[in-house]
Amino acid sequence: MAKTDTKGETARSSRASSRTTSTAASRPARRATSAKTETPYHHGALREALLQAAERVLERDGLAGLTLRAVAREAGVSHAAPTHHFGDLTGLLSELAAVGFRQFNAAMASACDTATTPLERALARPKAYVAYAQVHPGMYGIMFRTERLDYSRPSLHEAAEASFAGLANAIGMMRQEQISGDALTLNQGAAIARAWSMVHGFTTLLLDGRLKDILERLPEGTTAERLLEAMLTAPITTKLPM
Amino acid sequence: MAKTDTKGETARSSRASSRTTSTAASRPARRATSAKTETPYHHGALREALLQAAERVLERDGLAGLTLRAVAREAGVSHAAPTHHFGDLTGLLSELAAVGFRQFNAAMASACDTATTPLERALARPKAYVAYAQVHPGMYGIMFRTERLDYSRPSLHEAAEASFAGLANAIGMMRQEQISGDALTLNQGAAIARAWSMVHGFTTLLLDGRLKDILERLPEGTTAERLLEAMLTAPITTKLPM
DNA sequence: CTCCCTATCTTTACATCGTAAAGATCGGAT
DNA sequence: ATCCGATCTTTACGATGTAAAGATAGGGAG
Repeated sequence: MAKTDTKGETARSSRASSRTTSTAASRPARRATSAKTETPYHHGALREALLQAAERVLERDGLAGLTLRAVAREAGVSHAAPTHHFGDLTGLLSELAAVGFRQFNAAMASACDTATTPLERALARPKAYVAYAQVHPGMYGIMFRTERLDYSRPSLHEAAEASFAGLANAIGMMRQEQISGDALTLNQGAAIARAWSMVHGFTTLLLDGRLKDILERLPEGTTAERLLEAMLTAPITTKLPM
Repeated sequence: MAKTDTKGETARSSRASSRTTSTAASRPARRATSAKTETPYHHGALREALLQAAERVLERDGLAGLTLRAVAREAGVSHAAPTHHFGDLTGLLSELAAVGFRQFNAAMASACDTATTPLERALARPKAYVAYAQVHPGMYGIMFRTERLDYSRPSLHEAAEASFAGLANAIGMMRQEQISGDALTLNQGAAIARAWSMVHGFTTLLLDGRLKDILERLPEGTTAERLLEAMLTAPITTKLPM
């Protein structure tokens, strides 16, 4: 009776107890979270270790492979260990998305630094946006897969908010107006929504393979980045963007 | 010893066999798929019944509740019945997405008919696009949740392709060029990508609640539709859309 | 030093899900 | 009438999320 859950899920020793101090060693070699191996043995940095394991699993097996148990397996702990740190699958995904938003913000910021001409400055952010999504498709997928996230978590809320604020600021700067904290005119809101919708929509469609049809019909060897550039700079001939 | 799957999953009689013709009756009242109760008893139109059940489950319980077993339950059949018609969860989702694309195409087509002025004609499609997503958020979610779909299925491929062709045609018509079947200039591709990205991105952000921050800061009572309109018609002051 | 308390991790258990395989049922062709 | 193939049901199994109880430290209070 009850034959479930009885195949060596963790494959760890879990013996050799009986009090011997057992500070280091006897552990299957942690993966050197940072330099110098702070917290070398098991206790201490499980939370971060799990997040890094989750990122690894996500990039290796995609969204479908990103399960609580797979992450625990990757980190070398029991399948219920993540519960104590994240409470929930939603909790883990939310914290991982927060990590993604912080990576994303850093990438956007550094992209703006290297730009020189006004045109380059204007194109740097959109390009960095798409580039991040192409390099980290799994992360981008999580960050905008809202139904599995909990935005009441402060870390996620703050990181995502910073992302939005950076975008709004960039738009405002380009229009040579400062965006006052609270209110927006309709035209300001429209400019922000247009820019964000365009870049986010392009990225989503690109990652979903929806732009393949278009790219194939363009002149030989046109890259997605080139199409993005044209999309942002080409003259608008119809008075309406659509 | 194997105590799984033994709680009345279907709750159907499944007795009373022994040959009595048993054409109609003895069934828990089907939900009247169309008028006059065609195929009143069990056999016959299970495939369509399952698709309708799936749509119902999706609108009631959201994407998370849309499982093979839930659909079977909703349709009043055993949990393995869908397998024979769709093979797979991916199969069911793909066929359901195809239904969605057909609904979507119909909505877009009928929206263009009722427009009179040129401006109305230009705004009809985007508005219908967003409106469909707002009325059928679950369907829209499935249609663009690529990782769970199989585009090699003809029904899905055709319906989605028709959707794209309609969009490309509308853009071409607006630019007063006909889009030749094969090739596209960079500017043509850019125009299509811009329009699609803008509307799709706006829709996605809106459904994910990402535009709430913007909408709240706009003049009192500005709706999403009004923001969309402004986004599509407001003057572009920076020479770059972003 | 000993004892106990709390945070952390492991075990065990269970409901649910997707899917495969074998059994039942029914309509229609031979 | 009988057999066959399509359709549906049963049964079974591995995997997952989650809850609950047991184990294992590390760190104070006495």
